[in-house]
Amino acid sequence: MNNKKQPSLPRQSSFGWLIAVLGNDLATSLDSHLKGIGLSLNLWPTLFALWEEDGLTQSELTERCNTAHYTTTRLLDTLEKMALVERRPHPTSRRAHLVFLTEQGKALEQKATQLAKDCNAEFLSALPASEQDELNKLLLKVIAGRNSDLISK
Amino acid sequence: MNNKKQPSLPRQSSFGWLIAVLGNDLATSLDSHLKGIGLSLNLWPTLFALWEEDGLTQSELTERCNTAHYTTTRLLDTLEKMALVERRPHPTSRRAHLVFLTEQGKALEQKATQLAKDCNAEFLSALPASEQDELNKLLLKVIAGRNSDLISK
DNA sequence: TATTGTTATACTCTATAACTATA
DNA sequence: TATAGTTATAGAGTATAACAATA
Repeated sequence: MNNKKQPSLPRQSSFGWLIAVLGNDLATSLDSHLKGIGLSLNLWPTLFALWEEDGLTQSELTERCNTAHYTTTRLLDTLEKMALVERRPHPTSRRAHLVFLTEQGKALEQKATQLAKDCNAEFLSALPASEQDELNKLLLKVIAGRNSDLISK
Repeated sequence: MNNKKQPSLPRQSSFGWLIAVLGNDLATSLDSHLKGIGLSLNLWPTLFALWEEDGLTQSELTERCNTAHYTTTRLLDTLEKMALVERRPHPTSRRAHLVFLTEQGKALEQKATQLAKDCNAEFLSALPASEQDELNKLLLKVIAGRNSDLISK
């Protein structure tokens, strides 16, 4: 009665499908790990970017996190309430702020990134070290190629 | 004034970060391609599964698509309104339905999967064919390892 | 007139749980 | 009592656009 056939594009051989399944699985996993230290996945990109460099304006942060400007506003409100971040006046512009991590926000980096590393390691554990490196390298190459595409347009 | 430093986990070397960036980018791209044929990304997993095999119950479909049962109900309502899918009575159970593609739904497969293939190819174009294969193989291995992890727990 | 950031509002998505009808 | 499926409803997340302050 039902119709099982050779599909013209099997899901398991579709790059996009594999990335989507994996991304979803990784996000769920990291989110539940982050709950353990009072964080959640939606705060993650912002914190991650600030651990790399703080003292940014909201616009710079928005760009690095690939979020919308109004999202950044609200994420920072949340992070300020949690005392992980503070907005300080911009030295030369009175309409811009600079966003800094508080001591508490800085102190969280070790614990939080360790969670992310564990999470990554867990997912990659099916691969030997050499293949893990290879996979990261290939992914970076795809992303880099994608960005240069955008520039050339 | 601002603080740029060596982070304990640079984003570009984090597997999860790479997958998330790529997944987001792929999803946006495929979604905009799908709009061109009247579809959208949220309908995609269901259709994709049905092109592989139709005549499934909603429960089976829910499982294969990794969605919630109430989501499946509404997606199928939408797909029925679009005349791509139909619910037929189950031969032995009066509470279950079997979900079938209509002729129109079947006819869409070629065009739709071609879009997905193009989209995948565009993203993978930075890699030579041998590396594309390698990448798919590694991703499959990670996903397979992940699933066997779940089983062993 | 453009930019930085905030807010109001509407819309979509998702989650919880109650419900019907079966089995 | 459990299962298949639907629906109501609440909450979160996202998008549009209007707004104030500043450049």
